[in-house]
Amino acid sequence: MTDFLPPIQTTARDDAVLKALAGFVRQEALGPGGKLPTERILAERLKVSRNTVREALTRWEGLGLVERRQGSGTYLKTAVSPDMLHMPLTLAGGNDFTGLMRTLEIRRALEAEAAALCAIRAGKAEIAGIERKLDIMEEAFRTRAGMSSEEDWEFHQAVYRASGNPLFEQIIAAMHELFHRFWEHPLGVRDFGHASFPYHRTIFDRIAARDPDGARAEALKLIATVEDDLKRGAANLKLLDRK
Amino acid sequence: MTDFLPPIQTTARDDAVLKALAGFVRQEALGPGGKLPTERILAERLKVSRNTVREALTRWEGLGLVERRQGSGTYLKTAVSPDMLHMPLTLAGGNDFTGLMRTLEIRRALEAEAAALCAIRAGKAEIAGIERKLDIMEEAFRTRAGMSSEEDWEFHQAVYRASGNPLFEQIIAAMHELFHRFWEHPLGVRDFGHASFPYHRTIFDRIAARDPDGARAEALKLIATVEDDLKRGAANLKLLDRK
DNA sequence: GTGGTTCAATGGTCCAACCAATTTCTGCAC
DNA sequence: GTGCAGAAATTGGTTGGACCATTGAACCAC
Repeated sequence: MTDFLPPIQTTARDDAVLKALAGFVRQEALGPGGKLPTERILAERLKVSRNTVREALTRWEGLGLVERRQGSGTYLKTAVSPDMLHMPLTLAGGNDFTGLMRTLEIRRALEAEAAALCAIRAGKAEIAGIERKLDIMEEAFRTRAGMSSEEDWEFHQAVYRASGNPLFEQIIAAMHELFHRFWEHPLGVRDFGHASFPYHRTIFDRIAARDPDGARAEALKLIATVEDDLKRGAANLKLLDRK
Repeated sequence: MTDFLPPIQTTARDDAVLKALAGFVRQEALGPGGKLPTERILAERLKVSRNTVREALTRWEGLGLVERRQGSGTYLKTAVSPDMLHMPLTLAGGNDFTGLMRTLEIRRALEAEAAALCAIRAGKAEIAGIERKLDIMEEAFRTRAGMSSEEDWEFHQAVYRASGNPLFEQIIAAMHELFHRFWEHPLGVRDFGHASFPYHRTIFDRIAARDPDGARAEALKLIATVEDDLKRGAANLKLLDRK
């Protein structure tokens, strides 16, 4: 028998402030870029200290929801709603090889699932949109001798979106930021990412053919090539890193 | 050529405090559960206001790195290092049926991958630990007529940990919070979760047998049963929800 | 030992003031 | 009127000090 006794909480000022603020945002239909009331006004209206307001806003700022500009005001960076769910992820030592491999393992899991779902659920228009991104990417790949990371990313995003589940895009987008630093400094591997190129079209083909398992398989192959590149880069690096 | 010119920052008190604190943690070799210096002491030592210290700690608290206990002190919840990378995710609207199904799709992708990796990488001790959790859960299931959500969760956590990639646990733990609300109010489905019960042992068997594909397959079956339960619950709910 | 009581330590909140960056207003030159 | 420099107001950032609420340990009576 689990007589559930949730711990009572006599104090939750910060959360109360944030809840009120989320309500305000919805009430006023504020979107990204919208300006929040001043800290002083919030403090007065909510009958709390300005200090408490600041702690609450610091929370939102840390979550990337708002941006504070001294002398100007506090602005929304994203859409906020009262029923948001936060999952702050912390990657220890995210700069090294191990951290990258770990994010790749997550990406492998999500990418495969997203591709499969996409093959099931994508509408005709979405499939056409994905193919457009693919064409753009292939064109960029040809004309710029392999430098197509931006277009590459847009292709994948289109697939995530067509999966019908926005969580895929959100999670992978967060990790993409981390990865992006490496595309700039490809670890000494000159043709980083080249090997993955052909699989973009094979993934698309399986999606267009409504073949979930095929799409999943091709996605796995793509990630595998990236992992190989990464390992090669790590091997190169190890020759230099003698400290 | 990227001549790197980091923007000068006349004000970055909070970050400076956190950097100093991260250094302190490493210096003192503080692990999870470790106790940080008092806010007053930090303020004095770092020559900043206690308020500034609090804002910095609020950031870490929001990131889930520390826990503040009034009257007691501030404690580390996870390992922190100076080179951590944060990616806070906020998911909009996760409270309804659709949101739950979406988190389940993420969980399906990650659970399968984690089980497979676990079958490859888990050590003997870790496998023994998983089996212990499994035994506890099965015992709880028998004696409490199916109410074993807490033990169930611990089993899965053990699997995630043994996958060798802490990101799995972090991501799914965040989503678990959301799910937890439903275990309390099982949507009118009296035996919510019962169907998934036998698959816990089959997953473990495949892991112990070092069979990644088998483990993945069993994990997928488990998630499928949860999805079915959820759909049944939604169907029940739809009969009532006539507004 | 058990169960209260006291008391110091610690996080939580509040206030009032000032600093620093930004924006807005003002007034002068043209 | 226009344009622009400087003043003034606005706003987030920081400080110091005070007090409240909770915790935990020491202490005491029984």
